[in-house]
Parts: sequence; C-alpha cells; structure tokens
Amino acid sequence: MSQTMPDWNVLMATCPSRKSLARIANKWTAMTVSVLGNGRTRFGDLKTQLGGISGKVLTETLRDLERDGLVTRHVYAEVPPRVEYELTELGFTLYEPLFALCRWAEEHIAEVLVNREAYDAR
Amino acid sequence: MSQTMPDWNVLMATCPSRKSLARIANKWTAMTVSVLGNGRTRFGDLKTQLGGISGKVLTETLRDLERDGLVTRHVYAEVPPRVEYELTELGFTLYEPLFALCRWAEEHIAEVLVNREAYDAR
DNA sequence: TCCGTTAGTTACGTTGAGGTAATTGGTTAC
DNA sequence: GTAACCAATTACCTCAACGTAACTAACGGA
Repeated sequence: MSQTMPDWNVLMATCPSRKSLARIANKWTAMTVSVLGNGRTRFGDLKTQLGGISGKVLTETLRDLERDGLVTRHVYAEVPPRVEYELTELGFTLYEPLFALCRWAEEHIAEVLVNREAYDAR
Repeated sequence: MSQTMPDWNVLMATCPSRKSLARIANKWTAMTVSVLGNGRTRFGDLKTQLGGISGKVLTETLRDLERDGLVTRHVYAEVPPRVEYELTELGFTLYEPLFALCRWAEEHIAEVLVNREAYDAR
C-alpha cells in the first residue's frame, strides 16, 4: 500500500494538480482562507477585511473555492441579502500553510526590504 | 516586548508585506523553493524539473528570490557557463509552507476534482 | 414614492504575467 | 572554421488578472 500519490505531480506541466496549486498559491486565496479561518464570515465583512479587493474578484475567488469544496456558502432568505462563507473541513486543511505564508510575509518583510536594498545597491 | 509585528499587515492593501505575500504565494515560487529544498541546483536542472517553465520566467523568478535574500546565486568561471542556486537560511524558512502547498495540491486533487464535478452538475 | 441596503453580474479598460524566438559569449570538440 | 553547449537577455505578442462603474432585485423606512 502506497501512502503517497505518485500519479499526481505538480512539477508536471499537464498534471491537474498544477492548476490546483496555481489556485491555492495565490495571494487572494491565502488572504481569504486566512480570514475565514476565524469563522463564518459575511461577504461584506470579507470585502472590508481583504483590503483592496474588488467585489468582482472576491466573488470569483469565493466561487472557485466553493467549487473545489474548500468553502461553503450560506444564503439567508433576507432582504437585503445576507450571505456567509465558511471553510469546509477540506478548506481547513489549507488554513495552516496559507496562514503561515501571510505570517511569513509580515514577520520577514523588514529583513526582505534590507536584502533588497543591499541587492539594488550592489 | 511584543512578539509579533503589529506594524505590518498583509490585509492592508498598501502594506509592503502585501507585495511580498504576492510573490511567495505564487506557483512558480512554490515549485522553485520546493525543488531548491533538495539542495543546490543548476539553472538547467531547475528548468528541466519545473515542467513547462520558460527560461525567461525562471530567470525572473530566481532574480526576485535572490534580491529578497531567499536564494544565493553561485557562478562558476567555466565555459559553458555553470550557475547554481541555493536556498538561504531565510529562504529555507519558506520551504515548509511552500512544499506543503505542493503536497496539498497533489494529495487533494482527486477530492477537488470530485467536488468540482458535483458543483458543475448542480 | 423614493431612497438605502447587500450580494452579485456585466461590460469595459488597463496592467502584468508569461510564452516564443532570436541573439550573445567563450570555450571545447569535430 | 564551425558546431555545440549553457545561462541570460531582449523584443514581441497573447491572454489572464484585476479594478471601475453601472446596474439589478427585493424589501423596509422616511
């Protein structure tokens, strides 16, 4: 019994997992999953928290995540509309590595900026 | 003494860490760092292993990583040219989360494909 | 009656990511 | 001499990502 999946390989250009990687290795996905890790969140709240995202892109991002089974969409029969998004169990397995990326960016940006200056001054 | 850096926040559109996140939350970066995690690698070998990447994009990716201090470039005074790339200590701190993303894509693509079919059939 | 509210869609335009192909440079092999 | 080798650059083109703005539906409130 093999424990890994040797049939799927992101390094192969044509492997379906490559496209999946492209979707999860993405700033909006990382940020969205990081925020949803705090619990079920309304569309409008997500839009506010994800600084600079447009409604169009947020909708597209959430649709893709929903389609892949990473997020569930809860629609309330209210007016004005109220829709909440929540990580699925599968989606939660992405929370740790994606949140780690966000943390990394924040924790190491100072060092990165120094490195960049040194490189550009070379 | 604060342990975190409250001054940097990827969720703020204008924070420099946002751009840094955009660079690391990227399929080519994830794949490149994953491969470099196995040790110092020649340009040509990287190009072969990163299926489908063009020389131009690989060069750009490596330059950006080098500039940010995640990768070091070793040039040998030989002909034909020989250049090797290696993760720095800082770059290695990204290996775990980025490799995790690649693994995730491979390990969950089957489930994702099923979810997608169900969604599209809805 | 008209406005505000929220999630979402559509049309449109701009920017950037990324691929292809041609070219460089200096050796070694033929 | 000329071809091959390898890393890298450049010009050129295409397509996807993304933002903006206008618009919709359906109800409550002034």
